[in-house]
Amino acid sequence: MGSEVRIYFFYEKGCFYMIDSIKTNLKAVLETALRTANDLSEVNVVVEEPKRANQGDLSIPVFMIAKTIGKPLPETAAHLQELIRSSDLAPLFSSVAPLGGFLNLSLDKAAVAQGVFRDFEAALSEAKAGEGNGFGSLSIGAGQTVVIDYSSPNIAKPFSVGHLRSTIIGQAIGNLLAKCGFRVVRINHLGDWGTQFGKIIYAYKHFGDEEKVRQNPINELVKLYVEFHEMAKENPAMEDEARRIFNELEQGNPEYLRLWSWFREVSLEDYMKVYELLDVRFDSYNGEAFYNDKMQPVIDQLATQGLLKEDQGAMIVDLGEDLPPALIQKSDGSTLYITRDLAALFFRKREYHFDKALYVVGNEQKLHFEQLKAVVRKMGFPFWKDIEHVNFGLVLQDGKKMSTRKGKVVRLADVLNEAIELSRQTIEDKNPDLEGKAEIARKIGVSAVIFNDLKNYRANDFEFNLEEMVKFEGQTGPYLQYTSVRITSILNADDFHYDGNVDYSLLSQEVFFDIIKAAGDYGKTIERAALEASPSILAKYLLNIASLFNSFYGRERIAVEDLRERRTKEHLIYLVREILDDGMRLLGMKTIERM
RNA sequence: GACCCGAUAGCUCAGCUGGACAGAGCAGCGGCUUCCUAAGCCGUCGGUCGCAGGUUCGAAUCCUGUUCGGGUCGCCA
Repeated sequence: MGSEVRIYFFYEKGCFYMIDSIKTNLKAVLETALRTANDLSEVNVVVEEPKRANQGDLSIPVFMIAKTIGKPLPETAAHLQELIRSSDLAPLFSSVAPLGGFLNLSLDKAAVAQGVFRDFEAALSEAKAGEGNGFGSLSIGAGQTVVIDYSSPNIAKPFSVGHLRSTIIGQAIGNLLAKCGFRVVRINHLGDWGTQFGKIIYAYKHFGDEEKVRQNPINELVKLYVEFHEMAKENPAMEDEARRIFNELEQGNPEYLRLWSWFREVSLEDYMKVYELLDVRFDSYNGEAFYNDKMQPVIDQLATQGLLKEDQGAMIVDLGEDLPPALIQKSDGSTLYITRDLAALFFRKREYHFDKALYVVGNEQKLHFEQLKAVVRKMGFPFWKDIEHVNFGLVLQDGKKMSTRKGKVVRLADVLNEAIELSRQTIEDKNPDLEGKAEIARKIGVSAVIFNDLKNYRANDFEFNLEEMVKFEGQTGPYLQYTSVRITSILNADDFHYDGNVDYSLLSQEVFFDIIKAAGDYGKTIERAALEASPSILAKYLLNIASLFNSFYGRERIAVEDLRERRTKEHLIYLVREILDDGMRLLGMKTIERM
């Protein structure tokens, strides 16, 4: 087995898997050899990257292995050293030294640097040829389809910062999956059906004003919605009336249908403005109403399978001890969220033949998706396992969930505008002569908001804090853009063109090699971020590589006299910029050339 | 009441398939610009990893209990 491993195995992936490849191959080689030598069925070798500088580039905890194979530590360490020395991987290491219970390996930095640049050049030519998914694309998702449901705002409610999260997290995950070779179907499952329309129609008919709605549709509809809830507190009968209206809407009442259609249209127009600002696109805008005629077959099938039963006048599917029953049909015969989600799911399976169905929806709907999966499972469809709730934390205000019903929401458009305004002021302050200020301010502001959301693990709650959102120093979007812009500026000043003329031996110094190592992790980072549906993994990575560059830039002069050294440095920072720009694009941010 | 999620530096968070002295950013303090953009860099200060047990050679990481915060629990989505 070991002899089949080739030294330059890592180029096969062609997309920045350098460090990961070395680790996994080293692990495989050692495990195979140890198994054979000790006649064991299982030996686990851990290869990790130590945090301390004096501990080498990679290290292997030896005491663990010594215990497994039942030999003394020094003997085991010596054995491992010998195994590494005699393996095909040997040329990659400049030293292998035992220290404490660990075996510390130093990489041959020039060899690794060369490997990373080989990957980089492959990525560049791929991007140039317009192949794959651009720069450094992966193929782990080839032949597989993922449908991803995100944004999905509720019509006639404001586009809140809660929907912002779904929108930008979903967009980034879609980009990441596409990068990995998946066919991605982006679906905006508009909340354009449901009892809320009964409420709004009721409110509109009782105290609405056609002219006002025409003037300022979204705001007015929200006002009606909030007003309805305030009044309904005093007069609960209104809720019943709203449900009755929605039921009639489902039955096809023409007046209600006309109002519904109007509300839907004006709301959608408002959303489109936000999508444009965020540069978000969908493959489908089929909302809940689209499934209006597709629910009965689902209900029929549930009935045929004997899964549906009546309970207190409503139709439910019993999900056993662990989950509360799923309410499929209200006592008045009208449908519910889960009914429409089931219809949508089956439609998506038929239409797109997905291998994975993702739902980028808040934590608060965890139970809903557990129920959805459970119902599909009960119906006997094996693809219940392919349904995944990509949950995200609530947007809190003063530690509490925001509520539309009480009118406590922050409008996304306001947040974006505020961020854009702040970038404009900053530009005015730092670079007043900048050309195309307005456009650049927009790109900085919007990207700042996007990055602020994506940099933290999505499932954690998100305390809404506008000041925090538009901060431009430290771990922020502008920091990444600024880093990229700096590099561009340096390269332009010297009229740099990539020609692959790099002196790898110069890259062995610590300041260079930290960057090389980080670059060599890019592919693995994207893969992890995509498979874990965690854009924050990529976001943190980008912050790290940007910080490495800035640190490098603070210590080393790039425009040095020595041409060989200058070109090598320029190639290195060019590599950093391409990764930064590519990563930012994946997150849905905008890249810029100056700021 | 039941179930789910969270708790790491003053603040915002990484780290969580167990590994060598727990890391960033912000805030504070002290520096850096005759030279590639200071939206930056360097240094410094700062932590009983909520608490208590347990498993382990080794626990922020796994298990149990507990406290606090948030979410959810059939006719909203």
